[in-house]
Amino acid sequence: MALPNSDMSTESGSKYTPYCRKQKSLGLLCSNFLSLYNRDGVETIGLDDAASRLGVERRRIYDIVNVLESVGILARKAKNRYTWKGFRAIPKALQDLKNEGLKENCHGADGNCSEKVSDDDEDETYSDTNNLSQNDKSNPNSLSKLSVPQKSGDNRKEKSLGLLTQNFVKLFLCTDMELISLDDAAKLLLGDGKHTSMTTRTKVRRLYDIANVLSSMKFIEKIHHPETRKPAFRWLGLENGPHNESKKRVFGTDLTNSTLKRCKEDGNAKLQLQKQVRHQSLENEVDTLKTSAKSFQFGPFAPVNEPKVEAPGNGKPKRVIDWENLASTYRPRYHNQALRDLFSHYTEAWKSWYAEVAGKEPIQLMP
DNA sequence: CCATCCCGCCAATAA
DNA sequence: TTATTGGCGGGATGG
Repeated sequence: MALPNSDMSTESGSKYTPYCRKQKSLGLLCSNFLSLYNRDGVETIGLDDAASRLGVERRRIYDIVNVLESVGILARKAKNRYTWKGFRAIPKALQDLKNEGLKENCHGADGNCSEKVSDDDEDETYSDTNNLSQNDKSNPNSLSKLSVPQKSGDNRKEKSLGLLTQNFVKLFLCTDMELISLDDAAKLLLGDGKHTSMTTRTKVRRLYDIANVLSSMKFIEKIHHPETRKPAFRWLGLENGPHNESKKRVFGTDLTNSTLKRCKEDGNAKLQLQKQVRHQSLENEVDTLKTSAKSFQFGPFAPVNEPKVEAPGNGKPKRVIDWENLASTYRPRYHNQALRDLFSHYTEAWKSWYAEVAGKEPIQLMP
């Protein structure tokens, strides 16, 4: 069980990096993980193999795998083994999460929600924290709170990274909050327990982990609030990224699409939850991507850096990264030889990936 | 300073 | 029991 451990073998001295925390980030690890397994032929993934090939301890693999599974990319198959579902599984997974989230928080008031969700739903009966920090410039009076699936019983599972990830994603999919800070997310996703500063701290730590991997896949993006200096995350969804590959539209008839802005400003509308859900259906996102594939940007290979483009005037910052250049410049810095060898395949994978998504022929890179 | 978040101890769970 | 999983939070890092 002797873990590979960091090899500080001096090799041929050429900048033996003292340490550098960034090269050890979950985000980078996630990128490498995806690069490693998103190749055809990959059907199943062994955790030991992954840990070994990526040069990290087993523990880290669990983190990655749990959040990837939450988004449908992977599925647990057996002990030590996961099934690779691929990006094509994402749209449906997100749809499901969205539906689930919307259903969960309609407790209700009049009539019936005669529907008892498959297995989880809750009774959040607390008028808890409503002092969220300022979120985006939109109407401040339409704050929404997503119910926390939390259900009595299982205490361990409820705190799992996987569930947290799903709930975090639901916040974006089922809420009108456009910008969400991890602090807010933590408050909203707190379970039943009492809100201690420590419990929140811990929650936030997890959210940082999750945010990192979701960011590496370009599901979300970290930005600084326009006015406030507060960092927050914005949902990117399927706008960019390798997601979609062979649009399968398994959800032909969207049920949760528009015409859902019911619960209006009613004098006694107690459920001020989810005022206006985001209508942009996933299908639209996919379509958008499909038609603007030429400007496609990929995530997994993205180094943690960010062009840092300030929004000039209005509208989305739409940053563009010079992938060609990056591809020939960027190299992972893990102190692990195996990984280094492996990286030579990355550009290859990226090439085919790009070709697949863009539907064009692979572009030139690395002369 | 303080926002991030890596590391790995060690407790639940599964085999 | 041993082997897997994976909460959890101390405290290092980087801005």
